[in-house]
Parts: sequence; C-alpha cells; structure tokens
Amino acid sequence: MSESGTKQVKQSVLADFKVGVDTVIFSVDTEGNRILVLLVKREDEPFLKYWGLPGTLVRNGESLEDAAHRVLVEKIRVNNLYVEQLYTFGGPGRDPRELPESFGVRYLSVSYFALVRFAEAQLIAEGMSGIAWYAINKLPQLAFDHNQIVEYGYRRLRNKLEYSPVAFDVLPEVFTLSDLYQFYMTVLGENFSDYSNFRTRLLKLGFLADTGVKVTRGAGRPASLYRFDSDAFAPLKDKPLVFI
Amino acid sequence: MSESGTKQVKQSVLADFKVGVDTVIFSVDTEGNRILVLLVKREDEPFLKYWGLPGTLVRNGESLEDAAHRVLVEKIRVNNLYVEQLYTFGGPGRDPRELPESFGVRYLSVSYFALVRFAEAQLIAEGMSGIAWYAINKLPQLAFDHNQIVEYGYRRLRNKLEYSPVAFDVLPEVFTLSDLYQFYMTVLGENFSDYSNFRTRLLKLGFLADTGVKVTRGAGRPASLYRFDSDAFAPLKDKPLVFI
DNA sequence: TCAAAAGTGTTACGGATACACCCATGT
DNA sequence: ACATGGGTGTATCCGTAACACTTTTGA
Repeated sequence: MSESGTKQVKQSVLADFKVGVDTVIFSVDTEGNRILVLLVKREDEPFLKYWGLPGTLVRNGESLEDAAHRVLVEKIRVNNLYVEQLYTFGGPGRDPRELPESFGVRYLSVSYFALVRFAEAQLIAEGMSGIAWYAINKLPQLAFDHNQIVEYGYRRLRNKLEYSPVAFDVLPEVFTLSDLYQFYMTVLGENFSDYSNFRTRLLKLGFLADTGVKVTRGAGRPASLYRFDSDAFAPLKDKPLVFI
Repeated sequence: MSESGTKQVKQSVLADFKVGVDTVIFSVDTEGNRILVLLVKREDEPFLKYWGLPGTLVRNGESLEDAAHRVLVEKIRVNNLYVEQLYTFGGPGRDPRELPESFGVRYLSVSYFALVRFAEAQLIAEGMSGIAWYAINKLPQLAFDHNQIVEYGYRRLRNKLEYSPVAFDVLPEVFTLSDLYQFYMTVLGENFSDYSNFRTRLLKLGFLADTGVKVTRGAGRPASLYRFDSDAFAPLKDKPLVFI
C-alpha cells in the first residue's frame, strides 16, 4: 500500500470504507437430497424485509474472521464447521447507502464460505423466525448482490468437495460409506460415480478406518462405521487428490 | 479518536477503513528459467526503503479492480496480462499506521494476482529505478505481510497454470510448442512431464492451431508456430481440464 | 557427417468405468 | 423366501509415463 501521491490531494481523494462480512453458510441435507443456504430476513433498510446472507459490519479491534464467526454464532449453534474466505466485493455503488456521486462512505463486503453439519445445526430464532434454510436451487431474490455471492460460494463448495476432505469436517465422528456416498451425491449430482467404485477408491486412499462397529438401518445388511483418520491423511495433504 | 459511547453503540463501534490494493505481478522468464515478481522500493513510512508489492489506496468512486489496474499501469507497460483477485487481509494491526489500542482507522488490503508477458514488460522507472523484478526464490524481506501475500500468489500461479489456459494470455500470438513447454517447465518444475507426452496431450485437446509457418532457431529442425484457438477452446471452458 | 532441436511412434502400466455377483439383515 | 441395502470381484477401456526412434536443420 504505497499511497504514492505527491500532491496534497492525498487525503481527500481516498475513499472511506465500512467493511462488512457476509457469510454463505451451506449445509447438506442428504435425506432431502438438497443443498441448503442459510438466509436471514433483513430488519433494516436497505432491502428491508428481503432475504439476505447473514452478515455484519466489522467492529473496532475485530478481525475479519472474528466478525464472520460472530455472525455465525449469533444465528446458528453448531459443533462442527468449516470456514474460509470467499471473495471481496467492493465496487462503488454496490450498497444503496452509498449516496450516488456523494463520495460518502463506501461499503465493502468480504464474503466467507461456511459449511456446517445439517443434522446438528440449530437455528437461533430471533423474533419470529426471520431465519431459514433455503434450497440452493430455490432461492428468492436476495438483498444486495447476495445472489451472486451465493453462486460464487456454490462453485467453491463443489470444488472443495472434490479436492479436499471438507466432507469429514461436517460428517459425524463415525459414519457409514453410504452416508459419505449420499453426501457426495447430494452435492456433486447423480452422475459423479458408481457406488462400488467410490467405495474402493476411498478405501484405497487409506485414511478411512473401519471401527468394526456395525449399524443396521431398516432392512438390508448392516454397514460398517468408519472414522476419518486425520493422521493417515496428513501425508496426503496438499497433494493433488481427487475425492470424486 | 472516534467518538466513543457505550450507548448508541451501533455506530460508534464500527471500524473505519482505508482499503488498499496490493498486486503480486508475476512474469515468467523462460530463458533464465526463473519466475519473477515485481517489487517497488517504498518511499514513504512505514517500511521506508523496504521492498514491497506495488499497491495503492482506493480512491473515491474507484472500484477495487480499477485501483489494481491503476497501479499496474503506473509501474509497467504491457499489452497482455491476466488479473484476478487473490485474498483479503484485514486483521487489526497488520499496518503500523493503525496505532495500537487507538481504535483509529484500519488498513485493509485486497490483494490481486497478475501475470504479464516478461519479454514485452517495460518497467516504468520512477526516480532512480525503485522498481525491479526479483526471482521468487530470492526475495528480500518485504514490507508489511507482503512475503505472505507473494507466497499465496505463487500457489495460485501454479494452480492456475495447471487447470486453466492463462499461459496463452501471456505468450505471444504465435509460439512454438517448445516455447510453451519451456514456460510450463519454468513454473511447474523439472519433473512435470516429458516433452513428447506434453506435446501429444496438448495437441489432442484440439485448441492449438498449426499456422504452418516454420521458424528456426540456431541448429535443429525448424518448429511449427502454433496459435491458441479460443473458439476451439470455448466448449472446454469450465470443464475440468489438466494442462500439466 | 554429426550434433541439436523438433516431431512421431510404441509399449507397459495403473486407474477409472461398468457391471455382475455375493452377503447379511428385516419383514 | 425375497426384498433391501451393504460389500466384493472382474473384464475392459483409456490416459499416462517412459523411452526409442525418425526428421530436418545448422555447423
């Protein structure tokens, strides 16, 4: 950041910003075969009563991550989650609070991506439930440029899943291979892989430990419960891996 | 000092930001077999006389991309380049100008990633050449957290190259397959692929058009000049592609 | 004629795909 | 006993890796 100006203008032309953090919180409902996004109904202008992403403005002494975490904790109670930064949207005019041509304060949004476990996620109803999960393919018109942000996050979700072990951050401690398969099916679509091939591939990678415990769900042969062995995974870290 | 009040908290606790844009500008020197990063010597505090990334603070009415572009144009003259957003660093205290505990203005940096053609890049010497290419493996201690940003950008460079056709944004209009190979070699390292296999794979993808023109460089059989056919590439867009 | 650079061909291996099949349980 | 879901095996295909070979030029 070298503000290379030699003039006096220096201060006057620099834009003043408030920085917002908006988080696309995903969860995967394998039963319902849906990907869900957490939305909140806005109680302030602008975009009053529109649905939008959970977000907040960054406070004094607070890091971006802290702010993202604060919003998350306000809206939802979870034990397991995965968070990472997504993209920063900062063009002038993206927030109606910036009066056109006024050179007032600008609003910049750093978006975050989060993945939580659907089954255990408890929404914290504020007032009369201005908070809800929406299927990603049935989103309403959102406030600001939030539709665009969700779209961006969705691409990231699929990418992350294919190349990194995020799934295990969000699955229970132990799970069956069918659970895992269902999870991937839901996110990546019907035709990503055959079950039996998925199975062999994953097991060959060697970081899924069979606990020996069997679980039976209705009819059918009982399934083994597996555990993600992060030690066994460690050496594979940042190697190009495909989880397809 | 921002007006502090424990009451109408809402307004008073929000941090005020200046937003900076820092760009990691890469070029690939295939002759010298080096990856280069463009650095500028700071002429202001903080970090006076340290080398750092070209950057600026965002002005009124200016988008982040505009700011990134403005800096680029100030430092370097190029025809071809590729630019994309990298990451946003915004923790409190990352800039010494934020007085500790003062709740003064915060400095947030949105970093960008750029790739330019080395051969045609002309550095715009300001004063006595406070601007230079540095080999990525021989960087000095940089201002702020810029070493970290470069590291992040370097990862992105290699990734981009493997999975997307950025190379062609930065190669001449026509080039030999050896040129292309040298380029990949330089970025991805000695052991990424055999030349002949690289060759067959790339040609099979079908978006490299042989111009028929031959060029000869010293001894050896003349090489065909190829052109990147963006129409032929279009259908492959956003399909998972490996350029290795 | 020989070295250097460009370009072609060939073989072997390993992973992915598409199945067919076997196993254990509930009803 | 049979439907249901879990789990195993196998034949085939195709991309990749390794490397030998041919072609065309300059010196």
